[in-house]
Amino acid sequence: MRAHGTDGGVAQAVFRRFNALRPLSDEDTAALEHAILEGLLRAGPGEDLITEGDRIDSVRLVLSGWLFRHKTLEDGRRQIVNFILPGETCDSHAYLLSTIDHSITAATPVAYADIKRVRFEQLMAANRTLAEAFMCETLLSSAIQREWVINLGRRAAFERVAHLFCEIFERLRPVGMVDGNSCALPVTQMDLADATGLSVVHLNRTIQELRASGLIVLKDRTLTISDLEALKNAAMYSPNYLQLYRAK
Amino acid sequence: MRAHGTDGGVAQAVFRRFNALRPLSDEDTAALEHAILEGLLRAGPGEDLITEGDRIDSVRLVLSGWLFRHKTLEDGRRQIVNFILPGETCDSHAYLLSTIDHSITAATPVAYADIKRVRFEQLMAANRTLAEAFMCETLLSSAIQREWVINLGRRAAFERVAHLFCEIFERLRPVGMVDGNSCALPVTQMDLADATGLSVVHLNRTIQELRASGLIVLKDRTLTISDLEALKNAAMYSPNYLQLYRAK
DNA sequence: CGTATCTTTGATACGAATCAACTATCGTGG
DNA sequence: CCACGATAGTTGATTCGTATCAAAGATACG
Repeated sequence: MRAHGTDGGVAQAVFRRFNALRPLSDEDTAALEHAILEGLLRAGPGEDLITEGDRIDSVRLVLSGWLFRHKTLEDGRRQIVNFILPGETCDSHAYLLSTIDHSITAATPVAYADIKRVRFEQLMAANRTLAEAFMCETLLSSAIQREWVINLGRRAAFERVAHLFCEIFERLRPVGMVDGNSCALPVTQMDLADATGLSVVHLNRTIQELRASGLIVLKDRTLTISDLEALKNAAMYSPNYLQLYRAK
Repeated sequence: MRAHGTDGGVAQAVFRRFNALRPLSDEDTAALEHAILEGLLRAGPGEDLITEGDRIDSVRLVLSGWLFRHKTLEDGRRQIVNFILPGETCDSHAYLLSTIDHSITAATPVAYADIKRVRFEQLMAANRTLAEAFMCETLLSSAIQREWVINLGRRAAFERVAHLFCEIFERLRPVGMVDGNSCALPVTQMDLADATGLSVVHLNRTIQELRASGLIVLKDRTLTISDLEALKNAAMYSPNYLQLYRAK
Protein backbone atom coordinates (compact mmCIF):
# COMPACT_ATOMS: atom_id res chain seq x y z
CA MET A 1 0.00 0.00 0.00
CA ARG A 2 2.07 2.90 -1.30
CA ALA A 3 1.21 6.49 -0.64
CA HIS A 4 0.46 8.63 -3.64
CA GLY A 5 3.30 9.14 -5.99
CA THR A 6 6.65 10.72 -5.18
CA ASP A 7 5.45 13.33 -2.73
CA GLY A 8 5.67 10.99 0.23
CA GLY A 9 1.90 11.00 0.69
CA VAL A 10 0.43 11.62 4.10
CA ALA A 11 3.80 11.15 5.71
CA GLN A 12 5.74 13.58 3.58
CA ALA A 13 6.87 15.69 6.52
CA VAL A 14 8.14 12.61 8.34
CA PHE A 15 10.20 11.48 5.36
CA ARG A 16 11.64 14.92 4.86
CA ARG A 17 12.67 15.09 8.47
CA PHE A 18 14.15 11.61 8.59
CA ASN A 19 16.12 12.27 5.47
CA ALA A 20 17.60 15.32 7.13
CA LEU A 21 18.69 13.14 10.04
CA ARG A 22 19.91 10.15 8.07
CA PRO A 23 19.57 9.67 4.33
CA LEU A 24 17.05 6.88 3.85
CA SER A 25 17.32 4.23 1.17
CA ASP A 26 14.20 3.18 -0.70
CA GLU A 27 14.09 0.14 1.51
CA ASP A 28 14.28 2.24 4.69
CA THR A 29 11.55 4.47 3.36
CA ALA A 30 9.31 1.56 2.49
CA ALA A 31 9.76 -0.04 5.90
CA LEU A 32 8.98 3.19 7.70
CA GLU A 33 6.01 3.94 5.48
CA HIS A 34 4.63 0.50 6.07
CA ALA A 35 4.79 0.93 9.84
CA ILE A 36 3.18 4.35 9.59
CA LEU A 37 0.28 3.26 7.42
CA GLU A 38 -0.60 0.50 9.87
CA GLY A 39 -1.42 2.93 12.65
CA LEU A 40 -2.90 6.13 11.29
CA LEU A 41 -4.85 8.13 13.87
CA ARG A 42 -6.22 11.61 14.38
CA ALA A 43 -6.71 13.95 17.32
CA GLY A 44 -8.52 17.24 17.72
CA PRO A 45 -7.35 20.48 19.34
CA GLY A 46 -7.10 20.19 23.10
CA GLU A 47 -7.02 16.42 23.00
CA ASP A 48 -4.32 14.74 25.09
CA LEU A 49 -2.16 12.15 23.37
CA ILE A 50 -0.29 11.44 26.56
CA THR A 51 -1.17 12.49 30.08
CA GLU A 52 1.38 12.92 32.83
CA GLY A 53 1.65 9.71 34.77
CA ASP A 54 0.66 7.45 31.87
CA ARG A 55 2.61 4.44 30.89
CA ILE A 56 3.08 4.34 27.18
CA ASP A 57 3.58 1.48 24.82
CA SER A 58 4.01 3.07 21.46
CA VAL A 59 5.90 5.66 19.51
CA ARG A 60 4.07 8.36 17.60
CA LEU A 61 5.04 10.20 14.46
CA VAL A 62 3.31 13.47 13.70
CA LEU A 63 2.19 13.64 10.09
CA SER A 64 0.47 17.00 10.31
CA GLY A 65 -0.57 19.52 12.93
CA TRP A 66 1.04 20.95 16.05
CA LEU A 67 1.19 19.56 19.56
CA PHE A 68 2.89 20.67 22.71
CA ARG A 69 4.46 19.00 25.69
CA HIS A 70 3.58 20.67 28.95
CA LYS A 71 3.85 20.32 32.69
CA THR A 72 1.62 21.94 35.27
CA LEU A 73 2.33 22.80 38.90
CA GLU A 74 -0.18 22.00 41.63
CA ASP A 75 -1.44 25.57 41.69
CA GLY A 76 -2.11 25.63 37.97
CA ARG A 77 0.96 27.38 36.63
CA ARG A 78 1.63 25.76 33.29
CA GLN A 79 4.78 25.56 31.24
CA ILE A 80 4.93 24.38 27.68
CA VAL A 81 8.30 22.66 27.52
CA ASN A 82 8.31 22.09 23.78
CA PHE A 83 6.26 22.13 20.66
CA ILE A 84 6.01 19.05 18.50
CA LEU A 85 5.84 19.93 14.83
CA PRO A 86 4.97 17.98 11.69
CA GLY A 87 7.49 15.27 10.94
CA GLU A 88 8.67 15.01 14.53
CA THR A 89 8.44 12.03 16.82
CA CYS A 90 6.80 11.84 20.24
CA ASP A 91 8.96 10.03 22.71
CA SER A 92 10.67 7.33 20.76
CA HIS A 93 12.05 4.79 23.23
CA ALA A 94 10.04 6.33 26.05
CA TYR A 95 8.20 3.06 26.62
CA LEU A 96 11.34 2.04 28.50
CA LEU A 97 10.38 4.39 31.31
CA SER A 98 7.82 3.52 33.91
CA THR A 99 5.68 6.62 33.56
CA ILE A 100 5.72 9.82 31.61
CA ASP A 101 6.48 13.05 33.42
CA HIS A 102 4.57 15.40 31.17
CA SER A 103 1.49 15.65 28.98
CA ILE A 104 1.25 15.99 25.23
CA THR A 105 -1.74 17.86 23.87
CA ALA A 106 -2.82 18.64 20.34
CA ALA A 107 -2.86 22.36 19.56
CA THR A 108 -4.51 21.86 16.18
CA PRO A 109 -6.13 18.96 14.39
CA VAL A 110 -3.39 16.37 14.23
CA ALA A 111 -2.77 13.31 12.10
CA TYR A 112 -0.26 10.89 13.48
CA ALA A 113 0.98 7.35 13.21
CA ASP A 114 0.94 5.18 16.29
CA ILE A 115 3.59 2.47 16.15
CA LYS A 116 3.33 -0.12 18.86
CA ARG A 117 6.40 -0.91 20.91
CA VAL A 118 6.86 -4.41 19.52
CA ARG A 119 6.51 -3.20 15.98
CA PHE A 120 8.89 -0.34 16.65
CA GLU A 121 11.50 -2.62 18.13
CA GLN A 122 11.25 -4.92 15.13
CA LEU A 123 11.77 -1.98 12.86
CA MET A 124 14.78 -0.79 14.82
CA ALA A 125 16.33 -4.23 14.93
CA ALA A 126 15.84 -4.79 11.21
CA ASN A 127 16.97 -1.42 10.02
CA ARG A 128 20.00 0.28 11.44
CA THR A 129 19.55 3.55 9.57
CA LEU A 130 16.07 4.00 10.94
CA ALA A 131 17.29 3.10 14.41
CA GLU A 132 19.92 5.80 14.18
CA ALA A 133 17.45 8.31 12.83
CA PHE A 134 15.05 7.66 15.71
CA MET A 135 17.95 7.97 18.14
CA CYS A 136 18.85 11.30 16.56
CA GLU A 137 15.26 12.43 17.04
CA THR A 138 15.59 11.78 20.75
CA LEU A 139 18.95 13.53 20.96
CA LEU A 140 17.71 16.50 18.98
CA SER A 141 14.75 16.97 21.22
CA SER A 142 17.17 17.00 24.16
CA ALA A 143 19.24 19.64 22.43
CA ILE A 144 16.16 21.76 21.90
CA GLN A 145 15.25 21.31 25.54
CA ARG A 146 18.65 22.57 26.60
CA GLU A 147 18.28 25.60 24.39
CA TRP A 148 14.94 26.33 26.04
CA VAL A 149 16.66 26.26 29.42
CA ILE A 150 19.04 29.03 28.44
CA ASN A 151 16.19 30.83 26.71
CA LEU A 152 14.17 30.94 29.91
CA GLY A 153 17.12 31.40 32.23
CA ARG A 154 19.16 34.03 30.49
CA ARG A 155 17.26 35.78 27.74
CA ALA A 156 15.02 38.81 28.34
CA ALA A 157 11.44 38.73 27.09
CA PHE A 158 12.15 40.37 23.75
CA GLU A 159 15.04 38.06 22.91
CA ARG A 160 13.15 35.09 24.23
CA VAL A 161 10.15 35.49 21.98
CA ALA A 162 12.38 36.34 19.04
CA HIS A 163 14.34 33.18 19.70
CA LEU A 164 11.25 31.03 19.84
CA PHE A 165 10.09 32.39 16.50
CA CYS A 166 13.48 31.74 14.89
CA GLU A 167 13.50 28.22 16.22
CA ILE A 168 10.00 27.39 15.05
CA PHE A 169 10.73 28.78 11.62
CA GLU A 170 13.94 26.77 11.33
CA ARG A 171 12.22 23.63 12.50
CA LEU A 172 9.37 24.03 10.04
CA ARG A 173 11.61 24.79 7.08
CA PRO A 174 13.16 21.35 6.50
CA VAL A 175 9.75 19.69 6.51
CA GLY A 176 8.43 22.05 3.88
CA MET A 177 6.08 23.95 6.14
CA VAL A 178 7.34 27.45 5.42
CA ASP A 179 6.27 29.56 2.50
CA GLY A 180 8.82 32.23 1.65
CA ASN A 181 9.36 34.04 4.91
CA SER A 182 6.06 33.01 6.44
CA CYS A 183 4.85 30.03 8.39
CA ALA A 184 1.78 29.04 10.32
CA LEU A 185 1.74 29.75 14.02
CA PRO A 186 -1.46 28.01 15.02
CA VAL A 187 -1.35 28.65 18.77
CA THR A 188 -2.79 31.29 21.03
CA GLN A 189 -0.82 34.01 22.75
CA MET A 190 -1.52 32.20 25.99
CA ASP A 191 0.30 29.17 24.62
CA LEU A 192 3.20 31.34 23.56
CA ALA A 193 3.24 32.91 27.01
CA ASP A 194 3.36 29.48 28.63
CA ALA A 195 6.16 28.47 26.29
CA THR A 196 8.27 31.53 27.04
CA GLY A 197 7.59 31.72 30.76
CA LEU A 198 5.89 35.11 30.45
CA SER A 199 2.45 36.38 31.42
CA VAL A 200 -0.04 36.72 28.58
CA VAL A 201 -0.10 40.46 29.00
CA HIS A 202 3.64 40.79 28.78
CA LEU A 203 3.86 38.38 25.90
CA ASN A 204 1.34 40.49 24.03
CA ARG A 205 3.38 43.63 24.65
CA THR A 206 6.54 41.87 23.58
CA ILE A 207 4.97 40.80 20.31
CA GLN A 208 3.90 44.36 19.73
CA GLU A 209 7.49 45.45 20.31
CA LEU A 210 8.63 42.90 17.75
CA ARG A 211 6.07 44.25 15.32
CA ALA A 212 7.08 47.83 16.01
CA SER A 213 10.72 46.91 15.36
CA GLY A 214 9.66 45.71 11.93
CA LEU A 215 11.02 42.25 12.63
CA ILE A 216 7.82 40.30 12.31
CA VAL A 217 4.25 40.39 11.16
CA LEU A 218 1.89 38.15 13.11
CA LYS A 219 -1.68 38.09 11.93
CA ASP A 220 -4.31 35.41 11.43
CA ARG A 221 -2.13 32.75 12.98
CA THR A 222 0.53 33.38 10.37
CA LEU A 223 4.02 34.49 11.30
CA THR A 224 6.01 36.46 8.75
CA ILE A 225 9.63 37.13 9.49
CA SER A 226 10.57 40.24 7.57
CA ASP A 227 14.30 39.86 8.11
CA LEU A 228 15.39 36.54 9.52
CA GLU A 229 18.99 37.57 10.05
CA ALA A 230 17.94 40.63 12.02
CA LEU A 231 15.58 38.52 14.12
CA LYS A 232 18.33 36.01 14.81
CA ASN A 233 20.66 38.80 15.91
CA ALA A 234 18.04 40.21 18.22
CA ALA A 235 17.56 36.75 19.70
CA MET A 236 21.24 35.84 19.85
CA TYR A 237 20.14 32.80 17.95
CA SER A 238 22.75 30.28 16.97
CA PRO A 239 21.34 27.47 14.87
CA ASN A 240 23.92 24.79 15.55
CA TYR A 241 21.74 23.03 18.09
CA LEU A 242 19.22 22.12 15.41
CA GLN A 243 21.61 20.96 12.72
CA LEU A 244 23.12 18.10 14.51
CA TYR A 245 23.10 15.28 12.04
CA ARG A 246 26.48 13.85 11.23
CA ALA A 247 27.20 13.91 7.54
CA LYS A 248 28.10 10.41 6.51
CA MET B 1 40.88 -7.24 36.68
CA ARG B 2 38.11 -7.04 39.24
CA ALA B 3 37.55 -4.04 41.43
CA HIS B 4 37.99 -4.53 45.12
CA GLY B 5 35.46 -6.79 46.74
CA THR B 6 31.71 -6.28 46.75
CA ASP B 7 31.67 -2.50 46.98
CA GLY B 8 31.88 -2.05 43.24
CA GLY B 9 35.32 -0.45 43.46
CA VAL B 10 35.99 2.80 41.69
CA ALA B 11 32.78 2.48 39.75
CA GLN B 12 30.46 1.88 42.67
CA ALA B 13 28.30 4.90 41.90
CA VAL B 14 27.88 3.79 38.30
CA PHE B 15 26.74 0.32 39.29
CA ARG B 16 24.31 1.67 41.85
CA ARG B 17 22.81 3.94 39.28
CA PHE B 18 22.57 1.34 36.56
CA ASN B 19 20.95 -1.09 38.94
CA ALA B 20 18.33 1.52 39.70
CA LEU B 21 17.62 1.81 35.97
CA ARG B 22 17.76 -1.88 35.08
CA PRO B 23 18.77 -4.70 37.41
CA LEU B 24 22.13 -5.95 36.14
CA SER B 25 23.14 -9.59 36.13
CA ASP B 26 26.67 -10.53 37.15
CA GLU B 27 27.46 -10.85 33.49
CA ASP B 28 26.13 -7.37 32.70
CA THR B 29 28.12 -5.98 35.59
CA ALA B 30 31.30 -7.66 34.48
CA ALA B 31 30.93 -6.44 30.90
CA LEU B 32 30.33 -2.89 32.02
CA GLU B 33 33.15 -2.96 34.53
CA HIS B 34 35.50 -4.26 31.90
CA ALA B 35 34.69 -1.41 29.55
CA ILE B 36 35.06 1.11 32.36
CA LEU B 37 38.44 -0.11 33.53
CA GLU B 38 39.84 0.13 30.02
CA GLY B 39 39.39 3.90 29.88
CA LEU B 40 39.88 5.48 33.29
CA LEU B 41 40.67 9.19 33.16
CA ARG B 42 40.69 12.21 35.45
CA ALA B 43 39.95 15.89 35.10
CA GLY B 44 40.50 18.86 37.37
CA PRO B 45 38.07 21.65 38.35
CA GLY B 46 37.42 24.01 35.49
CA GLU B 47 38.60 21.56 32.90
CA ASP B 48 36.37 21.04 29.86
CA LEU B 49 35.49 17.49 28.95
CA ILE B 50 33.52 18.66 25.95
CA THR B 51 33.47 22.07 24.36
CA GLU B 52 30.56 23.43 22.36
CA GLY B 53 31.10 22.64 18.70
CA ASP B 54 33.20 19.53 19.31
CA ARG B 55 32.54 16.29 17.61
CA ILE B 56 32.67 13.47 20.07
CA ASP B 57 33.47 9.84 19.62
CA SER B 58 33.03 8.33 23.03
CA VAL B 59 30.68 7.96 25.94
CA ARG B 60 31.74 8.97 29.43
CA LEU B 61 30.68 7.59 32.78
CA VAL B 62 31.31 9.71 35.84
CA LEU B 63 32.82 7.67 38.65
CA SER B 64 33.26 10.51 41.10
CA GLY B 65 33.01 14.29 41.18
CA TRP B 66 30.60 16.83 39.76
CA LEU B 67 30.41 18.37 36.31
CA PHE B 68 28.00 20.70 34.63
CA ARG B 69 26.66 21.23 31.16
CA HIS B 70 26.47 24.86 30.19
CA LYS B 71 25.79 27.17 27.28
CA THR B 72 26.94 30.74 26.94
CA LEU B 73 25.47 33.59 24.90
CA GLU B 74 27.68 35.85 22.79
CA ASP B 75 27.65 38.55 25.43
CA GLY B 76 28.79 36.21 28.18
CA ARG B 77 25.54 35.35 29.91
CA ARG B 78 25.95 31.77 31.00
CA GLN B 79 23.36 29.13 31.81
CA ILE B 80 24.14 25.85 33.47
CA VAL B 81 21.61 23.53 31.89
CA ASN B 82 22.31 20.53 34.11
CA PHE B 83 24.67 19.07 36.63
CA ILE B 84 26.24 15.69 35.99
CA LEU B 85 26.64 13.73 39.21
CA PRO B 86 28.55 10.60 40.16
CA GLY B 87 27.22 7.51 38.43
CA GLU B 88 25.69 9.47 35.59
CA THR B 89 26.56 9.27 31.90
CA CYS B 90 27.66 12.09 29.63
CA ASP B 91 25.92 11.94 26.30
CA SER B 92 25.50 8.32 25.56
CA HIS B 93 24.70 7.97 21.83
CA ALA B 94 25.67 11.60 21.24
CA TYR B 95 28.39 10.54 18.82
CA LEU B 96 25.54 10.15 16.33
CA LEU B 97 25.26 13.93 16.16
CA SER B 98 27.58 16.05 14.10
CA THR B 99 28.56 18.50 16.82
CA ILE B 100 27.72 19.14 20.42
CA ASP B 101 25.67 22.18 21.29
CA HIS B 102 26.99 22.75 24.81
CA SER B 103 30.09 22.42 26.95
CA ILE B 104 30.74 20.07 29.84
CA THR B 105 33.08 21.30 32.53
CA ALA B 106 34.33 19.69 35.71
CA ALA B 107 33.24 21.50 38.86
CA THR B 108 35.43 19.36 41.11
CA PRO B 109 38.18 16.82 40.56
CA VAL B 110 36.51 14.15 38.46
CA ALA B 111 37.25 10.52 37.73
CA TYR B 112 35.52 9.12 34.70
CA ALA B 113 35.60 6.29 32.22
CA ASP B 114 35.91 7.09 28.56
CA ILE B 115 34.38 4.39 26.39
CA LYS B 116 35.10 4.74 22.70
CA ARG B 117 32.22 4.63 20.29
CA VAL B 118 33.15 1.31 18.73
CA ARG B 119 33.58 -0.30 22.11
CA PHE B 120 30.32 1.18 23.30
CA GLU B 121 28.43 -0.09 20.27
CA GLN B 122 29.87 -3.56 20.80
CA LEU B 123 28.72 -3.46 24.39
CA MET B 124 25.23 -2.37 23.42
CA ALA B 125 24.92 -4.97 20.69
CA ALA B 126 26.09 -7.76 22.98
CA ASN B 127 24.10 -6.82 26.03
CA ARG B 128 20.50 -5.79 25.79
CA THR B 129 20.08 -4.88 29.45
CA LEU B 130 22.98 -2.47 29.31
CA ALA B 131 21.66 -1.03 26.08
CA GLU B 132 18.32 -0.36 27.75
CA ALA B 133 19.99 1.12 30.81
CA PHE B 134 22.02 3.53 28.67
CA MET B 135 18.88 4.44 26.79
CA CYS B 136 17.15 5.14 30.09
CA GLU B 137 20.04 7.39 31.08
CA THR B 138 19.43 9.45 27.96
CA LEU B 139 15.69 9.58 28.54
CA LEU B 140 16.12 10.50 32.19
CA SER B 141 18.40 13.34 31.40
CA SER B 142 15.73 14.61 29.00
CA ALA B 143 13.15 14.38 31.76
CA ILE B 144 15.40 16.39 34.07
CA GLN B 145 15.89 18.94 31.32
CA ARG B 146 12.14 19.33 30.97
CA GLU B 147 11.77 19.84 34.69
CA TRP B 148 14.39 22.55 34.54
CA VAL B 149 12.34 24.30 31.88
CA ILE B 150 9.34 24.56 34.16
CA ASN B 151 11.63 25.45 37.04
CA LEU B 152 13.02 28.43 35.16
CA GLY B 153 9.79 29.34 33.44
CA ARG B 154 7.25 29.11 36.22
CA ARG B 155 8.82 28.91 39.66
CA ALA B 156 9.81 31.99 41.67
CA ALA B 157 13.35 32.27 43.01
CA PHE B 158 12.61 30.72 46.39
CA GLU B 159 10.82 27.70 44.93
CA ARG B 160 13.37 27.40 42.20
CA VAL B 161 16.36 27.08 44.48
CA ALA B 162 14.44 24.81 46.82
CA HIS B 163 13.57 22.62 43.85
CA LEU B 164 17.15 22.41 42.70
CA PHE B 165 18.25 21.32 46.15
CA CYS B 166 15.55 18.65 46.33
CA GLU B 167 16.52 17.33 42.93
CA ILE B 168 20.23 17.19 43.67
CA PHE B 169 19.57 15.42 46.94
CA GLU B 170 17.31 12.88 45.27
CA ARG B 171 19.79 12.27 42.50
CA LEU B 172 22.67 11.76 44.92
CA ARG B 173 20.75 9.43 47.18
CA PRO B 174 20.55 6.33 44.96
CA VAL B 175 24.27 6.43 44.30
CA GLY B 176 25.08 6.52 47.98
CA MET B 177 26.32 10.09 48.07
CA VAL B 178 24.06 11.37 50.82
CA ASP B 179 24.77 11.02 54.51
CA GLY B 180 21.63 11.25 56.62
CA ASN B 181 20.04 14.49 55.50
CA SER B 182 23.25 16.00 54.19
CA CYS B 183 25.08 15.92 50.93
CA ALA B 184 28.01 17.67 49.33
CA LEU B 185 27.27 20.73 47.24
CA PRO B 186 30.69 21.41 45.78
CA VAL B 187 29.82 24.39 43.61
CA THR B 188 29.95 28.15 44.09
CA GLN B 189 26.95 30.39 44.49
CA MET B 190 27.75 31.76 41.07
CA ASP B 191 27.28 28.28 39.64
CA LEU B 192 23.99 27.92 41.49
CA ALA B 193 22.94 31.31 40.16
CA ASP B 194 23.74 30.25 36.61
CA ALA B 195 21.81 27.04 37.13
CA THR B 196 18.71 28.77 38.44
CA GLY B 197 18.76 31.72 36.07
CA LEU B 198 19.21 34.21 38.91
CA SER B 199 21.86 36.85 39.61
CA VAL B 200 24.48 35.90 42.21
CA VAL B 201 23.20 38.56 44.55
CA HIS B 202 19.66 37.36 44.41
CA LEU B 203 20.68 33.75 44.69
CA ASN B 204 22.58 34.61 47.84
CA ARG B 205 19.54 36.32 49.31
CA THR B 206 17.34 33.42 48.36
CA ILE B 207 19.64 30.99 50.13
CA GLN B 208 19.50 33.18 53.19
CA GLU B 209 15.73 33.05 53.02
CA LEU B 210 15.88 29.28 52.85
CA ARG B 211 18.17 29.28 55.88
CA ALA B 212 15.93 31.67 57.75
CA SER B 213 12.94 29.43 57.04
CA GLY B 214 14.83 26.64 58.74
CA LEU B 215 14.61 24.49 55.62
CA ILE B 216 18.30 24.11 54.93
CA VAL B 217 21.76 24.58 56.32
CA LEU B 218 24.42 25.33 53.74
CA LYS B 219 27.94 25.66 55.02
CA ASP B 220 31.37 24.51 53.90
CA ARG B 221 30.00 23.18 50.62
CA THR B 222 27.69 20.86 52.52
CA LEU B 223 23.94 21.04 52.13
CA THR B 224 21.80 19.82 55.01
CA ILE B 225 18.10 19.55 54.42
CA SER B 226 16.44 19.85 57.79
CA ASP B 227 13.02 18.72 56.62
CA LEU B 228 12.94 17.27 53.15
CA GLU B 229 9.15 17.08 52.99
CA ALA B 230 8.83 20.74 53.92
CA LEU B 231 11.42 21.67 51.32
CA LYS B 232 9.61 19.66 48.68
CA ASN B 233 6.37 21.39 49.53
CA ALA B 234 8.00 24.77 49.28
CA ALA B 235 9.39 23.80 45.89
CA MET B 236 6.23 22.09 44.61
CA TYR B 237 8.54 19.22 43.98
CA SER B 238 7.10 16.07 42.51
CA PRO B 239 9.66 13.33 42.22
CA ASN B 240 8.07 11.24 39.50
CA TYR B 241 10.32 12.65 36.81
CA LEU B 242 13.34 11.03 38.42
CA GLN B 243 11.87 7.62 39.15
CA LEU B 244 11.19 6.55 35.68
CA TYR B 245 12.52 3.06 35.47
CA ARG B 246 9.95 0.46 34.57
CA ALA B 247 9.74 -2.34 37.08
CA LYS B 248 10.22 -5.59 35.25
C1' DC C 1 50.77 37.31 54.66
C1' DG C 2 48.87 39.14 50.70
C1' DT C 3 45.88 38.39 46.80
C1' DA C 4 42.25 36.38 44.38
C1' DT C 5 37.87 34.30 44.86
C1' DC C 6 33.65 33.86 47.14
C1' DT C 7 29.95 35.51 50.09
C1' DT C 8 27.27 39.07 52.03
C1' DT C 9 25.07 43.68 52.58
C1' DG C 10 22.81 48.08 51.09
C1' DA C 11 20.67 51.24 47.72
C1' DT C 12 18.44 51.89 43.51
C1' DA C 13 16.42 50.86 38.95
C1' DC C 14 13.81 48.33 35.90
C1' DG C 15 11.40 44.48 33.72
C1' DA C 16 7.65 41.74 34.16
C1' DA C 17 3.47 40.32 36.94
C1' DT C 18 -0.92 41.48 38.33
C1' DC C 19 -5.41 43.58 38.29
C1' DA C 20 -9.06 45.41 35.73
C1' DA C 21 -11.28 46.69 31.70
C1' DC C 22 -12.27 46.99 27.05
C1' DT C 23 -12.32 45.39 22.13
C1' DA C 24 -12.18 42.03 18.55
C1' DT C 25 -12.95 37.60 16.76
C1' DC C 26 -15.03 33.19 16.48
C1' DG C 27 -18.41 29.74 16.78
C1' DT C 28 -23.11 28.48 17.55
C1' DG C 29 -27.92 28.20 17.89
C1' DG C 30 -32.30 30.48 17.62
C1' DC D 1 -28.55 35.83 9.39
C1' DC D 2 -28.08 37.99 13.42
C1' DA D 3 -27.58 37.73 18.52
C1' DC D 4 -25.14 35.86 21.84
C1' DG D 5 -21.61 33.99 24.76
C1' DA D 6 -17.05 32.43 24.84
C1' DT D 7 -12.44 32.91 23.61
C1' DA D 8 -8.59 35.68 22.23
C1' DG D 9 -6.17 39.98 21.89
C1' DT D 10 -5.17 44.68 23.62
C1' DT D 11 -4.60 48.69 26.79
C1' DG D 12 -3.68 51.24 31.19
C1' DA D 13 -2.32 51.60 36.09
C1' DT D 14 0.08 49.75 39.73
C1' DT D 15 2.87 46.50 42.38
C1' DC D 16 6.50 43.43 43.10
C1' DG D 17 10.42 40.54 42.22
C1' DT D 18 14.76 40.47 40.62
C1' DA D 19 18.78 42.82 38.36
C1' DT D 20 22.24 46.00 38.80
C1' DC D 21 25.74 48.76 40.95
C1' DA D 22 28.89 49.31 44.58
C1' DA D 23 31.49 47.89 48.30
C1' DA D 24 32.52 45.42 52.54
C1' DG D 25 33.66 40.94 54.89
C1' DA D 26 35.11 36.30 54.72
C1' DT D 27 37.62 32.47 53.00
C1' DA D 28 40.81 29.95 50.37
C1' DC D 29 45.28 29.91 48.45
C1' DG D 30 50.04 30.25 47.04
